[in-house]
Amino acid sequence: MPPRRKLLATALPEGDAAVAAICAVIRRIPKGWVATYGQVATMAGLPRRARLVGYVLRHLDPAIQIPWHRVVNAKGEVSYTLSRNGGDDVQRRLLEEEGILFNDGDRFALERYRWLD
DNA sequence: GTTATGACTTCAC
DNA sequence: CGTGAAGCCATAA
Repeated sequence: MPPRRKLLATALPEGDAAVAAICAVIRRIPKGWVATYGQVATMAGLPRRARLVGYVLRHLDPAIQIPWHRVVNAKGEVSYTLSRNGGDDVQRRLLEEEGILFNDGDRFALERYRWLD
């Protein structure tokens, strides 16, 4: 058995199978569509591990090209948290640029934009 | 070792 | 609709 490596390799996501699987799924989300954290986790072979997806996204190197903004929560909204320090507003703007319309409650019609494989 | 904290989800009220 | 609890699990302290 190889020694247990640290799960999150921010510089090289492919350094870890789980992180690589998550990134691979996210990269497949088409422009103008979204997927939930739980959906990404399941498609990456990690059912019930939505939190891990959020964790990976939070630690990802900003230089990595990946449509991270297409990952949203199950309520059909961008996950706003203080720790992102405005990064959530960037996510909303990117989604709007792809044609996703937000309503007054900072939400959008998830059923309409959800990516189904 | 323990406890707390999340870019989360689901189900029960 | 909202709230709370349980499940989830890597990290931080």
